[in-house]
Amino acid sequence: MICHIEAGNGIAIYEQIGRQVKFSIANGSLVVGERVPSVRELAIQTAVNVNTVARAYRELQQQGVLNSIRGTGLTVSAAAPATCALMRLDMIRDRLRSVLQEALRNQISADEIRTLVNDEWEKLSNKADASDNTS
Amino acid sequence: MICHIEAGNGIAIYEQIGRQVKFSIANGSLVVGERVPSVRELAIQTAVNVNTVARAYRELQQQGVLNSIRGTGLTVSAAAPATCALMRLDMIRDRLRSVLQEALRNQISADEIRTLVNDEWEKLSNKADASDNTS
Amino acid sequence: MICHIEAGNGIAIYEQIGRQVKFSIANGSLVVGERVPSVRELAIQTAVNVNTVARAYRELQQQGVLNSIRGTGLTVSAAAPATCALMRLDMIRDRLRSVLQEALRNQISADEIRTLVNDEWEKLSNKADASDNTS
Amino acid sequence: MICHIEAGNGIAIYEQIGRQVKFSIANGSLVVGERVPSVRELAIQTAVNVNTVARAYRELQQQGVLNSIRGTGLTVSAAAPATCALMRLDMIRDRLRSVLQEALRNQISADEIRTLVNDEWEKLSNKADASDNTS
DNA sequence: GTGGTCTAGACCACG
DNA sequence: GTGGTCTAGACCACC
Repeated sequence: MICHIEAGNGIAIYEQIGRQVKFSIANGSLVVGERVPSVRELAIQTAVNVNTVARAYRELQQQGVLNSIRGTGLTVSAAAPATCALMRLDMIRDRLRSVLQEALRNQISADEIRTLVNDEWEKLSNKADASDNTS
Repeated sequence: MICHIEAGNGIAIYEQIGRQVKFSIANGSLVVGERVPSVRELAIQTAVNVNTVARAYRELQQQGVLNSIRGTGLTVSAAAPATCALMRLDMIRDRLRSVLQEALRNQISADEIRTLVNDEWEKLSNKADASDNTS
Repeated sequence: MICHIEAGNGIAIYEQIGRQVKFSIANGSLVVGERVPSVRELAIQTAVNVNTVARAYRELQQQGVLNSIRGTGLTVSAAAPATCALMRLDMIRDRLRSVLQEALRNQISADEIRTLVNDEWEKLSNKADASDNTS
Repeated sequence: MICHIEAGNGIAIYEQIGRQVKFSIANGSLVVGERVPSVRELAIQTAVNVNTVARAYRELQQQGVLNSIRGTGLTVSAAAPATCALMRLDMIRDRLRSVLQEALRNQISADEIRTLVNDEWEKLSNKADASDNTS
């Protein structure tokens, strides 16, 4: 599982981690029973403090997404894929709604929004492709 | 000028106020030389603390958007419309990009995004119309 | 009496006015029994609010520098020249000390200070001469 | 870093703090990457409210003098020494000019100013030495 | 522990 | 009435 952290986007870091775990489960990149990266491993990979990763995992456990197995670490629970699949679009929808709301309130037109979305989506897709090729 | 505050969207209140002032200037709802609402007035209207509004205004001043006349109030600077017009779409674009980035990274398809945007935009537009008619 | 106001130098406007009245008395530009400019007159000349000038005059009266004569206005008291002469250098000295204190605390050398004083004094003198010739 | 607050000198406390941080960087008492005292620490040391210190630090950040690392503290930015070195004399010069301007306008002679400067500088130096020896 | 944000309430200078 | 500053105390996210 690869985890990207974006500072200063208004979402707490521990929540960003939790969201990406859920997305990975919904995508099938993490399957039932599979171990998630250890706290330390993920902390190093994301350059985030260990406590912050630990907090993310703790909340995922409380939500029933991860199971703790002594001596083995944390694994994806049996119920997780179903619940994460349901959340997949909702997580994006909520953030999107907040942005659209601001746009609508401030006289941004539907056309302007659609143009923005298409332009940005294309830019990001190209960037992602480029970095795929590089790696 | 009407100012909407949305709690828990990850944007600090003082910044939400700042953004809306800039949008209003870009839209022409606030024109050069016009006074913005007094800190106390806006604090009451938005149910926010006076100091928070004052901080928003102070930063707008530092950015050259507002001019302060002691004992008289704050007015829109001559340079503000131009700078705010440039910022108008950028402010939305930045937030949008962050959401799209998360979507793209997590295997949301272009179609799914477009559907989300269209659905949410329509819902919000209808809600806005409804509340217009009600009032 | 000519009165200069410098905004944002940390001295309240009403006090700047008071100081300049005292300097003028110390210099002999205002003599015992002479009328000072009316509140309105000075307010216009300095582009300051009438209340602010009124406050300056009120404090000068309380300090015994000005006398109020019904129907005539405010005049320089008999005691004023003596007290103002004593204050003349002290008023400058106090401000100067504060600046020098900051300089000394922050490792500015005596030479640097002397150079600054000489340079600035010369610049200001030249500017004053220039504007004298122009007028 | 030692920080002195002088009440009633017309400079806002948060700005006095900001100036002294810049002086310390210019002097080399604070070096690139070094942490400045925490807001709470400096608040106690200067007997000033935490928010006031926080405001000083926030403005230094906006000016690019300090970098913020969440949960870790504030550090001197790489660009700071150069900019602060340039500001060093200017900060004093601006205050000095204001005093000299008042002096010149009110017929204080060049000799009187020089005497004042020398006398006050000497007094302050002696006082500083005395308190050095005492401590 | 760190900084960042927000609230509540006060005083000041100015109009 | 206006904005500007300061205090006191709280909660949050992060290390």
